Amino acid sequence: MNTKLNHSLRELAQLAGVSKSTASRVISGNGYASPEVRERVLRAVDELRYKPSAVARAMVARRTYNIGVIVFRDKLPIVSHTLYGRIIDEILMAAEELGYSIFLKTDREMSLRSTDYMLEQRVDGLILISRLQKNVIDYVKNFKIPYVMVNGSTEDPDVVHLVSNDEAGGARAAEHLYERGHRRLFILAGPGEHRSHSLRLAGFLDRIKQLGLPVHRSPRTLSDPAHGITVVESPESGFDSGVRLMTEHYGAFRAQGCTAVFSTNDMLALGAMKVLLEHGVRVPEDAAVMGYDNIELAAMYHPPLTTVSVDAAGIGRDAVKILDRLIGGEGDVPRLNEYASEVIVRQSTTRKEDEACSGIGNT
Amino acid sequence: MNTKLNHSLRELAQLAGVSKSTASRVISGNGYASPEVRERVLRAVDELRYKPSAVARAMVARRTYNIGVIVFRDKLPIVSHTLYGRIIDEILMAAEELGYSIFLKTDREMSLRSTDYMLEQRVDGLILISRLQKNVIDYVKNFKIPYVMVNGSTEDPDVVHLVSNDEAGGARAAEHLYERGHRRLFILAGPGEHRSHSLRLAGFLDRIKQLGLPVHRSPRTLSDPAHGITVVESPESGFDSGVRLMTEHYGAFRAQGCTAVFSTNDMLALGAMKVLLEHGVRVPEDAAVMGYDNIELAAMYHPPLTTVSVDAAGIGRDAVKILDRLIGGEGDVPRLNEYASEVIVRQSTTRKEDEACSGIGNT
DNA sequence: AAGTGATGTGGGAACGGTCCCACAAGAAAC
DNA sequence: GTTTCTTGTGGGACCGTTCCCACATCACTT
Repeated sequence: MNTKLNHSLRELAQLAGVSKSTASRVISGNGYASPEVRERVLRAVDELRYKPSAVARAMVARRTYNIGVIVFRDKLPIVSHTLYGRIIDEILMAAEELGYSIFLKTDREMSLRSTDYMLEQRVDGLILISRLQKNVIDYVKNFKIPYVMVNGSTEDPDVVHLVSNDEAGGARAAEHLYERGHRRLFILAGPGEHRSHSLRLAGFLDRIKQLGLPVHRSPRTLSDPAHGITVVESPESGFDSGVRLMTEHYGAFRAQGCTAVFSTNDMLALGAMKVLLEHGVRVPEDAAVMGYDNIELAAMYHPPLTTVSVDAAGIGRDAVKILDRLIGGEGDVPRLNEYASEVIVRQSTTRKEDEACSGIGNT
Repeated sequence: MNTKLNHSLRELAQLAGVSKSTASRVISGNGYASPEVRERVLRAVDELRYKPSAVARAMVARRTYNIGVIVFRDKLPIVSHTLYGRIIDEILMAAEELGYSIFLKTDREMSLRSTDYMLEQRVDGLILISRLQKNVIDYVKNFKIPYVMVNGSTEDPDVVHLVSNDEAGGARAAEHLYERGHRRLFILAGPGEHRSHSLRLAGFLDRIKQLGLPVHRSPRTLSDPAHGITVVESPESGFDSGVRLMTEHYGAFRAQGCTAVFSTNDMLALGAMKVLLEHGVRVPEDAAVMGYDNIELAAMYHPPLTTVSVDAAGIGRDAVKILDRLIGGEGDVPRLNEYASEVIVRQSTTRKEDEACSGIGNT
């Protein structure tokens, strides 16, 4: 009658009639053990349903094979966020491959609570995602635990960063719209304090300028009917904000004869597109719309949204790989890891004359 | 010079000039300690940046305050899945409140690997999500570790289940479409081996029958022009499947004069709706579309999709709460926990004459 | 026959906490 | 002045592993 919950190595050894040293050797697989002894021990393992305690093992090995992932984000969704969720999915798979388990925490208050928790020697390393503020980084730095930062917004050159090349992506987006003949643009920019949003906008505007469309750049709203470039900055980055802002500026959009909307993320773009559709503006015939992130939703929308993809898979995978190297003691990992952005052309910027595509609203 | 990485309680006690028993009392906060001693110890904590080792603590306490979450799902996205992601978000927050940390694993091969991992006394309890097969449950049962199952598909009455009341939700959906006057229905059902899909379909068809529309139920495709009820079952449940199936059966849909589509999840419904829109069918004027899950996307689509909401928040929160009670030794937790489904009426089933709504395509 | 080496096994310290128990010191009671 | 009680502190076993080292055994050499 094995009513006892968990059996220790000592009990296992006793049942097998060997010392716990020997049992340990069989279980962990390093060290000598004669075939018959091995056999006896393994039989005892079966009988007791013995499972070695990872805790005790971690204690002596001073290694947990756990990685802590903390997502700093103030609003839901956090894990189910279309971009962070994808990164986490990849982190989980990469961790599995390298033998790590993932401790996941979200921190909505930017407090140090969850960080503290992780620092209690529960994990071998840390992956910090999103809105990282200096105080968190400084705090983590105090403890000699390896960590990498994903999509953070600090410029600290010591920190190992993994980011998408948002500036280049913004430039590509500008090229795409320019090539399609758009000259009067409406730009819906997400919160400027976020690294991605500001770089995407910067990259876009710089390229536009290079292409010969003079742009007056301004941190706030800039209306420049002469060149047809309107930048509206939003303090939020969700679908609802896109709806709100586009509704608010719909008049200006029409008045200035804009033919395209570019947004620094897909949610804003979709919100804007929805407003256009509801006003009877045909996309892409009357106006093109382009986003950024390549969220799942973008491909499913009607019409499908042209966007710039972010290599979430690469970022997630490498975050684990690089962290593993840091944990292993390698110090020469690259500090700045940028991931390419690629324009994904879909129907929302593709006029019929440009390409064959399934029809829309032939009523 | 504190170059040493982590300091132990012994070192801390030494610096403070007390025994480690005393230091432990100050740190953990139970037991006597005079103010001056407490002061000395706390000063030493600051100086050494002392952090107690959670591993050592777990060792002696035989309690980790960790909960393992395993999502059994064969395809990506897993964490970023619109429904499971939301549940995980809630689990994370509820766990935080109760002082637990979350170990997250995904298991795409339905293997016992990740389960094994968790069973190595790393966690106090287990939350098993999705496609659970009997072998996993049987395996976990062998070890006396508390666990709950979310949205699983086993019928084992011993297992603590948390599920949405899919049958009732399906019935509500049927009522909604019936009330709006739809009599010829096209039903796009997800894989029947999944608990949710089969129950939603069953609930829907039963209610339809009660409402006086005779239904010939069949596990495969059933075409019954007399009553206008067409059930198509899909082996997959994604957006693409919705597109594929609707494209395939578009002819039948028109021929039978169907006025509404009901799908057992939102992804299928959106796929179907996209096909209809591309064929120039106006939604909701020419045909209503209704899904299930209330994914984020549903509200954002154009037109917004009427759907049935699943109480992901309630399920996620209670999964942790119930597990906590099990961990605490309570045995009398309810075995079957059902969460209400609620119809969320949006534009995709709302004709203009029913309600005022923003215009569509007034070209 | 004694020495040498290979081979397999066991003893026990260590990891870093918790917590039971012993005990010292001073206060209160008689 | 001795006993009893209270209050604060220290000693040390213990949790379940790993791993170093000691040692027993036996075959093989010289």
